[in-house]
Amino acid sequence: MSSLDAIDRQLLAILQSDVSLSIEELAERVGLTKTPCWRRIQKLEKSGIIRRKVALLDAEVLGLPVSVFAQVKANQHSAEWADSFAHTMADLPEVVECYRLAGDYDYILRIVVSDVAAYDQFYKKLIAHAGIADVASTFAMEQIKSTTELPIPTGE
Amino acid sequence: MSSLDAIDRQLLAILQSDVSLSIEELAERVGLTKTPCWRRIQKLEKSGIIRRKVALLDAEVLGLPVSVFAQVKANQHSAEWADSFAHTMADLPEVVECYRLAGDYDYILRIVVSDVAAYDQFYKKLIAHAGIADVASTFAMEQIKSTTELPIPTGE
DNA sequence: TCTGAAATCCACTGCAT
DNA sequence: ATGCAGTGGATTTCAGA
Repeated sequence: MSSLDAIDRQLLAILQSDVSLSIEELAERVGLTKTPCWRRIQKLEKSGIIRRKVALLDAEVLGLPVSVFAQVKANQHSAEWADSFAHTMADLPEVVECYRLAGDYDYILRIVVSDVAAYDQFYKKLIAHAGIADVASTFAMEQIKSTTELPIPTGE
Repeated sequence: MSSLDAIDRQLLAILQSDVSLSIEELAERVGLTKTPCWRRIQKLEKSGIIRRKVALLDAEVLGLPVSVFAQVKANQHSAEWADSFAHTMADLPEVVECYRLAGDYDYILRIVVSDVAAYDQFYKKLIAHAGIADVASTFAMEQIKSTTELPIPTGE
């Protein structure tokens, strides 16, 4: 799959900040007419660079103002355990992020909940999973930045 | 602003997973006709529960496979310093998330880069900011989960 | 490849229930 | 409040450069 030119990158930058613009508006911004602009976007979607188009909701308004980072240590490191842990993460809707780490802790999770009590409930669900040796929870006091916009590399 | 009923929550759940569906399709899924469905979505957008509609890009395909968590300690805690740090975070496109913490470290950042060398470059930019006492970097080995879908609370 | 026009589809409005 | 029908504007396709 061929690489991106400057216009593709421009389109991606715009779309990852706002996908509700019309093709016409988009075409204008990148200096194209509607048809080629539309074709490029189709191609970007087919290629998978554009994974999906989603609505971002306001966690505060939804009543979910609390983010907690939980760092997890496993007491075993078999492929089976890792797999079962990954499935557990997928099944817990409060877990919005989970990364396996190279460090002291094995995983870091970000959990989104309504309040401290809800986190405690989540915590109990989490440690119910067999093989978890340690969980260190850190509450976020303030969201300084949170974006889905990736820093698109320039074509050197 | 009045609270959400079951249909609103259903709509939000669908839209935060896919915003490209037609009103007709959406209406069908929640058991409404197009007009009331459209009106509800308008209301959800006006109210701010739907913050924005964006395209999610594939970091791997874009050549950004590396996520790093950086925990930062400040050597001062004035409002001015916090403000200037927040602005720095906003200005660094590699920083996709930044939270102020209640814990040992003052901030946690997730940084998205192409490789280890690129992280080192970022690291130098970061510590150039005055007043940073300590930065602990942890590389993510694997993304287990990363979603923008919030766990929409049920109407009890 | 891009342009421009044609055709089809869908969001949006006004009216009735 | 929901549902239906029509209009305008958008997306998508097609012909030509």
